[in-house]
Amino acid sequence: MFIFNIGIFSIFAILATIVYCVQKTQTKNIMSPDYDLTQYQNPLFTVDSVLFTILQDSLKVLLVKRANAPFKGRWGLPGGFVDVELDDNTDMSALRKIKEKTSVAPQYLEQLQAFSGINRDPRGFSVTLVYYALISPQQVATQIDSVDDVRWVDLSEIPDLAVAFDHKHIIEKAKARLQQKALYSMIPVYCLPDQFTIGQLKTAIEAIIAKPIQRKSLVRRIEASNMFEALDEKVKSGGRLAQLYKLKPDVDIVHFERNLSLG
Amino acid sequence: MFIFNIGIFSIFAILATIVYCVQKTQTKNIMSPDYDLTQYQNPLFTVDSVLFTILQDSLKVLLVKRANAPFKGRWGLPGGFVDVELDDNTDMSALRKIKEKTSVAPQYLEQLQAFSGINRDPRGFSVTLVYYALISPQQVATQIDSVDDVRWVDLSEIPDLAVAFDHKHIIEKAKARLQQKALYSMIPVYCLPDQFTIGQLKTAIEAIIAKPIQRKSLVRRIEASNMFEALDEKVKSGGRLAQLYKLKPDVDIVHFERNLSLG
DNA sequence: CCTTATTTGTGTCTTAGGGACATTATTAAG
DNA sequence: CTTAATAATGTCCCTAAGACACAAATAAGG
Repeated sequence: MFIFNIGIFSIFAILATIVYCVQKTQTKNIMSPDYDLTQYQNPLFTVDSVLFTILQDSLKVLLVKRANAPFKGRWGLPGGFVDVELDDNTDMSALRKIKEKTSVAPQYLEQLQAFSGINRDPRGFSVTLVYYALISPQQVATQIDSVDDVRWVDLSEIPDLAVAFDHKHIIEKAKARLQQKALYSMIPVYCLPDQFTIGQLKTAIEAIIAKPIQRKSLVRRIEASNMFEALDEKVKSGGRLAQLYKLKPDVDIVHFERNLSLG
Repeated sequence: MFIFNIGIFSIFAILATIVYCVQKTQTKNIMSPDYDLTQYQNPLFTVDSVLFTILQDSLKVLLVKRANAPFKGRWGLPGGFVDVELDDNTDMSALRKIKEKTSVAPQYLEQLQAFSGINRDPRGFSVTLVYYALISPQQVATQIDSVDDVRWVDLSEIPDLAVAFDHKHIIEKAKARLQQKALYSMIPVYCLPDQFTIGQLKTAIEAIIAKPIQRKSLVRRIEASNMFEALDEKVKSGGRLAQLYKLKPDVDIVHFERNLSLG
């Protein structure tokens, strides 16, 4: 009876102890095959995106009303944590978050840069890897209009808006990169529907770089880049009918050797 | 006796169980002030750097022999985990790691991009934020020569070398970015000592972009950029004495509107 | 001291491609 | 048929890089 008691309870006790110890060492083993990773406090890591479009001839950015702390209720960039189950890499994390908010994939997606620091998140050292993306407004129109926690915000409104984290700064950086890139590439087409006129492209570029450009220069680049093909279709424009163009399938984005001038 | 037995062992058992449970819930509480962060497995996050220099008129990259698994013994980029105690942000992590290997700070440091994926590290989903940096070989010469786990590797050797992780791919990306930037800026000066000749700069640029350039074009850019000042000192060069230049203090790096041609 | 090889520094013409702007072509409205 | 509006194109200008010749300065060798 005594033996039995020792047996039954000690087994229980030992089992519990074993579970605890296994749990501990497992954690240690997973985290430290050779290093002791536990000494490093892995930073908070998120992926955010600055999604741009052209609406009413001006540049807009997609903001989302935050549902959770920190900065609950404020506007911020769409993004969040990586889901290791769903995302093969951070590109897919960015894409997944954008799809959650717009229900479609953007035509253009590129890494901007990481922003990090000890103070940018109240929870501690954090890193956010930021992407910027371009999409045509038509693709998302219905989706956006039906919800009130997602909004296209004009870039001129940003300075006066209360924005979560350092997202205001991030948006400025993304805008600067987009502006620079608009000077030597055709990426602004990704803000347009897949059939577009030269006039629309000119307007989009001017909205992005906030300077007028020469239509002739644009035409020359369309020729030289060989990225586009003219459709046998024209469209009304308030004057002479405008030629429709579209991107050739599977073209690479050409980088011109000269920038458009910033006057 | 029976009671006693129940008492002593069950207390033991219950204690162990309590310890285990407290451990579990504590972990949960720390991680979830508002979200449930535990549902997200935070990815492994590291910071690595591609440090370039010009040595024997050709472009070299600094590699470090890995002291730990994974890829123990292989050459890899200098880098590692963020130390939240020491680093205010990831720039400082990169700088700290470079200093550990070279004992000096590079003249130029810039974020390249993040590389991520489920397969790039055997330990699981990982993200590495990569910086690239330029330094003059004189600054590090003595330090490097005295150790055998740090080495300047010529870029032509990289394809045939066994390199840890996806670092080979990362080096190629960094090289491409450096080449691109050499076409429209003067960053190659950061591979030179702070006093240098036009001939040295020409050689450095040609080593980076792997194409000859026109000396005259370089002279024009030196004039136009207004970044440099001529010292009242000349130096031997195998022919006519060469004018020494240095960067003016606190200048911004000028971005030219046109690229040098790639022939 | 003179010649030659070598590298630096400069002058100048060519070339590529964007800027400016005039002119023509189309379309809708009145 | 006229007018306003936009599209499309032609032409000249301007800037900065490419190409290349040539002069200047230095070291080595005779």
